[in-house]
Amino acid sequence: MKILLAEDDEHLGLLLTRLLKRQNINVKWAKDGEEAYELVYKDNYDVLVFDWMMPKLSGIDLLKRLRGEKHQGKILLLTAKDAIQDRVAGLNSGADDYLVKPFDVAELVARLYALCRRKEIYTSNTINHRGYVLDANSYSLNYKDKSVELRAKEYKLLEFLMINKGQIIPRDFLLDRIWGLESDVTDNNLDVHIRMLRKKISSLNDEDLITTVRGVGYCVK
Amino acid sequence: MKILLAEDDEHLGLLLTRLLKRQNINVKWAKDGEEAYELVYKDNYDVLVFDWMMPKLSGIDLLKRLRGEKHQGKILLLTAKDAIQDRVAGLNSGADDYLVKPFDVAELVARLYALCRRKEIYTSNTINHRGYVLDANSYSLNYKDKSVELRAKEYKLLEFLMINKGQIIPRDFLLDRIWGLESDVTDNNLDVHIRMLRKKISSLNDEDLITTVRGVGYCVK
DNA sequence: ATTTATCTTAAATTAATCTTAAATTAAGGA
DNA sequence: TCCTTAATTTAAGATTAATTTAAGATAAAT
Repeated sequence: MKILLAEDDEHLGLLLTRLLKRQNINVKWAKDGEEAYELVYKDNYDVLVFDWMMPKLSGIDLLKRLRGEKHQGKILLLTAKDAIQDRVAGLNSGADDYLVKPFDVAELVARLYALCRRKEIYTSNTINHRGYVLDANSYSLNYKDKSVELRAKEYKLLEFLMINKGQIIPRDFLLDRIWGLESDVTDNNLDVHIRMLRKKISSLNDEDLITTVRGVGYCVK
Repeated sequence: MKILLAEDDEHLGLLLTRLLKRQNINVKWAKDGEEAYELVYKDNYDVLVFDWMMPKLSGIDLLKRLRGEKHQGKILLLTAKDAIQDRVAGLNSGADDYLVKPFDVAELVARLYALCRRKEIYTSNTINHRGYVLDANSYSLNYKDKSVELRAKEYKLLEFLMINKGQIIPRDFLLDRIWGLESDVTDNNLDVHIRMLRKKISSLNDEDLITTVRGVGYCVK
């Protein structure tokens, strides 16, 4: 296991680094919030451990910044504060766990392992094209700060077109692919779904991502 | 160390507050059971010390009420009663220790430290999301001061969704995960459990934490 | 063994999505 | 240009999926 520890207290930082190493936990130690922020994106950590009170950038502010940037990492807050409203503030800001100082190293280890165990099954799976991000996990199409949800058929259709971006896909090919070979739906169905997609796409960027090639099919340009 | 002392005897209360403060123990003194109950959730105490006999709400009833609410704090009962059945009753109701009046302050201090040091049987194992706290130890979902108990299947289901928060988990994936691959339960079973979860969640906060993505699955937003 | 709690199933209701048809618009060829 | 064909658009109807309720089955606890 590899963790990033943001802790300004020299003594505690050194001690934790040593004790955790003995438990086979690899610790990268940042001495303040700014340094921790630099390191977060440089490597992949199983858990991020932030002290609440730190110079430059406090643990809670670092937490908020990372969550604002959609960082999904597991974050554990260390705090001397014991007041329940602080705990709630931390958890509401997106912390996954917290530990009140002084704490037992064994407990910290237990919590680190507990956080690690929560493995997510889905790694983010997206198709990116000209600023559009088609997200397979949320069935949504995103552009800058806007987002639209797609329905099952719409998603399948757009996904297929985006995977084969630049290529003209014949209408009957799309019908086979999305509705199945032996399906006997009217081909007008395709038109209707293309229409819905265009409507949603233009709500993001006011442009037409899908080009129609008359007599042949459609294409994502 | 910070403790909450529930003691109706003015003289004893004042005395203990003073003597313990000298030992560096911070004492919050409640003059009856009702007052103590109000204070328990307002702050975090290392140990709760309750006198058995108190007006309004006795120490033993307060103890039972807190344990009924799944409160995990360390509780020490003070009593003039020496009868063995009272002692058993106290411990059976979930008290962690017991001290018979009159007692030596030094002994109280020793027991307080002992309770503090005592390792938690359960390391807190929770998933936190948007103010909700899913507790693996008590199979409960908590929000602010409210709490609901979840049944085994409900818990497994919500835990899986919360671990993968923000991601849409397909129905068949959930069925495999919660009921097992070779299980042949009706998939309507999933609907029923989702329904129960939603009912319980909305009793906490009147909102729907679980989003359905038609034709695909469910997602904790 | 009996009670209690939990899980599962079935059936009815509700809601979302898909499909169709028909009217409209645009493109290409005689 | 006009006619033919293909594509777009709209809205209503059909279909499928999800929700809800309640009752029956199973498992757990006393």
